[in-house]
Order: sequence, then structure tokens, then C-alpha cells
Amino acid sequence: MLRVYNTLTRKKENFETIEPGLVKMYVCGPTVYSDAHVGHAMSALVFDIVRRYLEYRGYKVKHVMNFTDVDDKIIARANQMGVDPFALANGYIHDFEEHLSDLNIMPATANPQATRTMDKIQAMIQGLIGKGYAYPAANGDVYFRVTRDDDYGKLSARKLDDMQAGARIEVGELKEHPMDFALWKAAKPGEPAWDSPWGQGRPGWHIECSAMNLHELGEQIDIHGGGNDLIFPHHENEIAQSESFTGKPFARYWMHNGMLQLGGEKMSKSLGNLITITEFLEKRDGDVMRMIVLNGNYRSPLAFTDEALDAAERGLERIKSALRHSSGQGLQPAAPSAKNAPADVLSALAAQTETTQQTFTDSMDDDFNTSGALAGIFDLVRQVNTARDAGATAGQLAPAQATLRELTGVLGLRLAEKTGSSDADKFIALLVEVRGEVRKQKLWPLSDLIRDRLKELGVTIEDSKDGTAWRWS
RNA sequence: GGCGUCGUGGCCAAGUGGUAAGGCAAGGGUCUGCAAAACCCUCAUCACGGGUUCGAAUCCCGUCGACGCCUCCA
Repeated sequence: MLRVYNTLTRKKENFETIEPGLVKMYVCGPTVYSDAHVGHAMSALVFDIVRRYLEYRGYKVKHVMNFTDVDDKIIARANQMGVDPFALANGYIHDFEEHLSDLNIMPATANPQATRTMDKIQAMIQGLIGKGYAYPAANGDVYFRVTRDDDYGKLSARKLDDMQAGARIEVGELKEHPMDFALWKAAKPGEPAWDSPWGQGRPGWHIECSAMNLHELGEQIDIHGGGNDLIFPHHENEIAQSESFTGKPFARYWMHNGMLQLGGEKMSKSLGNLITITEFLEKRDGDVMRMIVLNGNYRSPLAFTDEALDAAERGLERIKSALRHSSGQGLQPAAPSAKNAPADVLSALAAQTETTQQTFTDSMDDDFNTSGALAGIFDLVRQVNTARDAGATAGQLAPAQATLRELTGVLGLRLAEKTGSSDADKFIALLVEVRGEVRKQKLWPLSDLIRDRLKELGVTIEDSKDGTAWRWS
């Protein structure tokens, strides 16, 4: 039984979908006004892993991730750069989609944008006004009336009274209550604007997600996700809007990922302590980013340090070591020495394969416990390597390796071996062959020179009893 | 100040009542001409102080500390 931690109840709950076999999942995407950073990547990775596991468990997943493509910051940035705000936003959307692909994140089934959902947004605002949950202000803004919503604050576990006490919000005559928030913002001169019953303007931030949910997934959804910095006010307001509009419970499970920490603080655009995804991928493989996420708990803060990244990288190497054998990609085989492994080694391998499979499912079923799942995977890695060392043939290793491939695949790891050009491969093979002859003559300084120089060129050589294997590294 | 999450070995991190998974690093060993890789061995009593219990990292209370939200934010 899959169990999921629900922010709304602060408990792990049994996972039951509204429609059998189908999961409707909405994840808040970025506001596209600047380069995305690795914190955005973390969020996307977390929910990619959730999705992959749900699909592995046999669910069909409708996965929607939006782009907020009109808001104050986009407009400000575009004005500052002297470009069209829509062009700016679309450029960043394009970049983001490329990043997702680089990180092996599956494309969502739909990527709605605020600017393309305008009629739905307006219809929803109209509906809310009609039901008394919202009111137009004198200046053309439309606000949500929080006092009308009995359980406002339930997601973030705070009460209206408490918030008011600490609020530093100008009360302004426009709002009835300081916590009332904008559904529609009247346009100022020079701002992009749409016609509406309340005059020229654009949607507030929260309403777009409610409208997109309704349009893409319906009145009720299974999973609503995003970073935990969105719990308040964004998701709180979404619930308020959606439930006031439909009169039905909105999302069954609210899932929130923890924040990436850089230097002990949350990585964010406003603090400026960020590493962009582009910068990251210049130095490390996308698998490394995924691995560091998998190693931790998705709900906890994640310390983003070079040390942790190095550890993730080494761990990946270890998993790859178990996947290699005579036919591995990029690995030139040593002569297979397989003489059949002892029976007890093979039965241990078969047993571990089954255990790992079980551990994987048990762990992932427990609120996507990826580090527990990884532990099981590493146990199998060890057993595969042990069996190989004991002389197992490729055929004997194959089932265990297939399981490794499958499970790491569910986690979204690519585990690709590096490759060079096939032209280069031929010359390297020749060089390795020559070095083999040199070694037969025990000309160690020369053979070591070849090994060292190849290493510098990104080719790793490993000698064994059966010959020499090499691969790009 | 209010609300929330959390505090496990050098680092990252599982584990929510029965005597601490896994990864990285480190030390020792096997293999190797040497190396690399792999494999084997070693390495914690769970922030602190009380309490409940036959028994607690795991439940309760308190203290200290960290982080997040309360304003845009994945």
C-alpha cells in the first residue's frame, strides 16, 4: 500500500485515487523571468520521481505543470531590458524545457500558461464574485474575500487572526480585510493587459493555478505539488479559490518538497545565492543532481555542497560498476574469464535480486523513501560485483543487472557510460593492444606512460588477469 | 513575535516502541608488476535535561539549536 505524506493533515495517508488507476497531479512550475536554478530542478526532479514510481505501480498519470508567464517581475525585467515581456517569458520557458530534458525529467502531459488560460481565469473570477467570495475594488482590482472562507488557513495551519497580528500589509481602503488577495490586477500604463468585465488588467498569481487545474484536470485532483515555500500564501489561496468556486474538496494530497540550501540558507532568486541549472550541467552530469535528491528525503532541506555532490558522483560510479560486463557500452571487454560462479554465489545473487526488488517497493511505498530504495540497490550492486569476481558469466549476471536497470530507471537515473567518437575508439583499441604487448615484455615505465596519458585524455584503463578493459571517463 | 518542520557516526542520510540501513570519506586487507576498479574487515547509542514503559533514537514535557513560512519565491 502506497502511503503519502499530506501537508494538509501533516500525516502519512494511504494513497487512494479519485478514479481507479488514474492519478491527476498538478505541480506548480516556475515564474519565468530569469534563469532557472538547481532549486527549481530539485522540485521538478522530486515530482518526476513521484510520477515515475506511480507509473511503475501501474497508474496512469496526468501530470500538469504550469508556467507563470505574466507577473510583476517579468514585466519589470522586460522593461529593464527593453524587450517584450512575452518574448522574454517564452525564451525562459524554452530554456526550462531544455533543462528538464537534460535532467531526464519526463515532460508533463500538459504545460498550461497563464496567458493562454485567460478566459478560464476570468470565468472563475466571475463565478467567485457571483457567489460572494470576491469583490471588485474601485480601482479595477478584484480581491478574494478571505473572511467569507470558513477554513481559510487550513493548509498552512494558521488562523486569520494570527496572521493579521503579524501582517505588515497596508490595509488600504481598497481591501476589506488585509489578507484579501488579488484575483485580478488593474493595468498600470505600459503594462500588458487583457480586457475584462472589471476593466483592463491581468490575473493575480494564485488564480491561474486554480483555473488551470479546473481546466486541465477537473474540479478535484489527487496530488498537488510544489516547493514548501508555496504553502503560504500560494497554495492556501489556491485551495480557497478552488473550493469556494466548486464547493468541493480540491486536492486529496498536498505534497511539498524541501528547499535546497546553499551556504546554510535557502537558495533563491531574491537572496541571489544560486547556482543555475546551466552552470551545474557544465560541471556535472544530470544524474548527479538526481542522485543528490534521491539520497535525501524530498521533504527535508537539502544541503547543496561540493562534498555531497562528489559523494553522489562516486555512488553513481559504483552503481555503474555493477552494470558493466563484457557487453557494456563504452567498455571494451577483457577476454571473458567466466568459468561459472559457485552455486552459493549464484543463489545469493538471486536472493538479493528479490530482496532488493522488495526493499525498493517497500521503501518507495513509504512516502517515496528514495534513500531506503537506494540502500537496497547498493546491496544488489555489491552482490553483482561479488558474483562477477567469483566468475559469473554475463548470462548469469543478466537477471540481476536487468533488475538494477529497471529500478534505477524508475528513479530516473540514466547511468550512461561516456562515449567517444567511434574513430577515436579504434585508435584507442590499437593503443591498448600495443600496450598489452609492451606489458608482456614487462616494459612497465612505457606501459604506465600510455595509461597515464590516456587518463589525461579521458580514457581509463583497467588491467586484469584476463586482459585490459578501457572506457571513457 | 506567531506558525511549521527538524536535530542520528568526519560528511550526506534511512530507521516512530524491542538493543542503529545505505552512500561518501578514512584506516587495514585480498587482487595487481604498479595502479585503477571490485571485494572483505574496522568505524555511532541517536542535541541536552526530565518523564512514561519490562524496554525508546522512536511516546510525553522542558531547554538549546537549525531551517522554512508569515512579502515575490520550486
